[in-house]
Amino acid sequence: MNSSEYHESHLYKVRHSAAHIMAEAVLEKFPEGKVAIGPPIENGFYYDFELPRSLTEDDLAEIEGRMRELIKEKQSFVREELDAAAAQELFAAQPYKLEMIADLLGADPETTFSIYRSGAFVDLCRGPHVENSREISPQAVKLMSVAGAYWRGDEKRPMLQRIYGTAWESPKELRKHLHWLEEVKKRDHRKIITQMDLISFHEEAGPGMAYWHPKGAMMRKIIEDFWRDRHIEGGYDFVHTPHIGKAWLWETSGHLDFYRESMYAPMDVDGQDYYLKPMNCPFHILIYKSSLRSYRDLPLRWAELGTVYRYEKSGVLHGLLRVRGFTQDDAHIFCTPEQIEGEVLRVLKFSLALLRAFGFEEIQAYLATRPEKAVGEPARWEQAQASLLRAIQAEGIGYELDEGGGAFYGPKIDLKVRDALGRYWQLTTIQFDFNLPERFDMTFAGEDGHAHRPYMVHRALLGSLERFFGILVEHYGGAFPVWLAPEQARLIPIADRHIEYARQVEEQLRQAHIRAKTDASSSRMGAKIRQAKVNDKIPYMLVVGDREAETGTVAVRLRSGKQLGAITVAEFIAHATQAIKERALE
RNA sequence: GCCCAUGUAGCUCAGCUGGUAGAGCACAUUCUUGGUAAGAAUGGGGUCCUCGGUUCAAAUCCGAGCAUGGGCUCCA
Repeated sequence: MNSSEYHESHLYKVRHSAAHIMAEAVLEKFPEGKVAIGPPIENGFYYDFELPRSLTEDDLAEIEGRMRELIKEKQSFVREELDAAAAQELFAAQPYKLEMIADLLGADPETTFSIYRSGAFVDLCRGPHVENSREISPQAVKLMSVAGAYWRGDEKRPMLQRIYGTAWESPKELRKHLHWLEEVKKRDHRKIITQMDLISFHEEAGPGMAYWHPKGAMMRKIIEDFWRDRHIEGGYDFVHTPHIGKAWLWETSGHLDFYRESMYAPMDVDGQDYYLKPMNCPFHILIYKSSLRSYRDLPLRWAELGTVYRYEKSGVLHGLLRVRGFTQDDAHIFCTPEQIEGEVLRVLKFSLALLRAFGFEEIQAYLATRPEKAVGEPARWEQAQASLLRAIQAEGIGYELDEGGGAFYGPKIDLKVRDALGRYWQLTTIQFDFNLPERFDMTFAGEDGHAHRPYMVHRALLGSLERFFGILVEHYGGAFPVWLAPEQARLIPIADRHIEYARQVEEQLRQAHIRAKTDASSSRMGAKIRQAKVNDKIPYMLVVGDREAETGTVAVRLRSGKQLGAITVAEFIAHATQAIKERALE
């Protein structure tokens, strides 16, 4: 269901009406409470309140119970229309409603206001709603959580209490949703990276900074190697740049004006302010400017796995998905106006291929165009936007247009991928920049011998390695495809006398570039298999006992429980090598 | 940064109204050498997040700080 279908659906009305019923129950409990807004959202609804005290879990349970009773009363939702004066009188005790009325009047002094009555509750509301509350299934509504939320999302305005609820057409659908939430919880990358010994965080050394353990670092190495190989094939060159730069650099780039609050405080080096880099672009530009560039040199495609630091507010850090230090898979493309169309298509194709290689098949594009306040010639914006759109259409991927949603310095395409649980994650961003080439006065010598301004495109395909890794973990639930798995095969000796043979096989596998380890613990075979499968999620379990040692074979078991039977070590190497090459899930 | 909640062993958690700590998993040792999802016994391991306060006595109550979580906000 897309967004406009959702807005017209019965479920949308059910959720919207459930929000009203909830407000009714809350006001019954707190008659002096003020109501703000309460819309349907993805999977449910919320309502914001100003209440005399903070709500507790117990309050939620009580409100939820009262909602069920109110629903069963078969309350009718009745729409009425009022003029401004009547509306202001009706909501005289509701300051947030009065503010909304005033705003609506500001937009159109002739506005009439619609209200909905249900039971003892009346709300300023555009609707639509269900006919009566029995259209809401009382057993398909559940209150989920309380959270703080600023009135109108503005941190200078009062903090309200928001109650989130979920509502469905039937109890069965509610159960399905709750089950899905369980699945989301099970795949939480924060849990899995700890359990699988991949990455840790250390509050005593600074929040939002990831520490990659040997197994996590192995995976990162595989991702980086793959990324570099692809970039070589894709016509990129690599650069490496420093982690800090003098204030001059960030003044010139404009970061100190526009981005300062996301930058770490400067450090004093010999009386000069040095800043930790939040972005790589200014450094790449300095390389560009290190010599005169001719149109014959362009396009230049310069890639760097560049580690940047951004000061994220303490409340927004979230596992690997929102950190303060991370490595962008960054690149900048500098080209002539004539080349731009070809370059945009090329980078989009390249990105799609890369994302698909990691197992993301469904990809959505978002094109954001020129906002009100923007730099750069309108003609350049037009050309850039047109080339972005043509590239999307040429690739035949679905897209949405965000008119006026671009950054002030250029239009962009973002790509979102759908994961195994149906969630969309933004990974790739391809952004034009009409600002930095001006600020740094970048030029190239054209055919006419004059200096021209190059086009500049920023692009990060995986986004950041940390965030991408977290998304990969959730997508696969830790059971990575063979090519990514930090340990691809585990040798499981049945008794201690088989350890020596297991180690021999392990060594053969290592020489064949298959990552293998022997479980030489004193556990029984069943426990070793359980460990390898459930905890370590290893693609291949190779059981070796007397029979295998005598015949030079391994008994292969997959994570799925499937048995490949006893095959020779050479046969296994051929099988695994093939699966690695194909990037099979196995 | 803001609101609310949480912070006890490497991990997951218990510890009622204050009387200086427990379980399971993991780890170590020993026994067991087992053919496809947990063999057994014994043992080691804790500044109960930090600082301050109340109290004869604080993991427990209060305050502040830090961190984590659910959100809000921000992401030129």
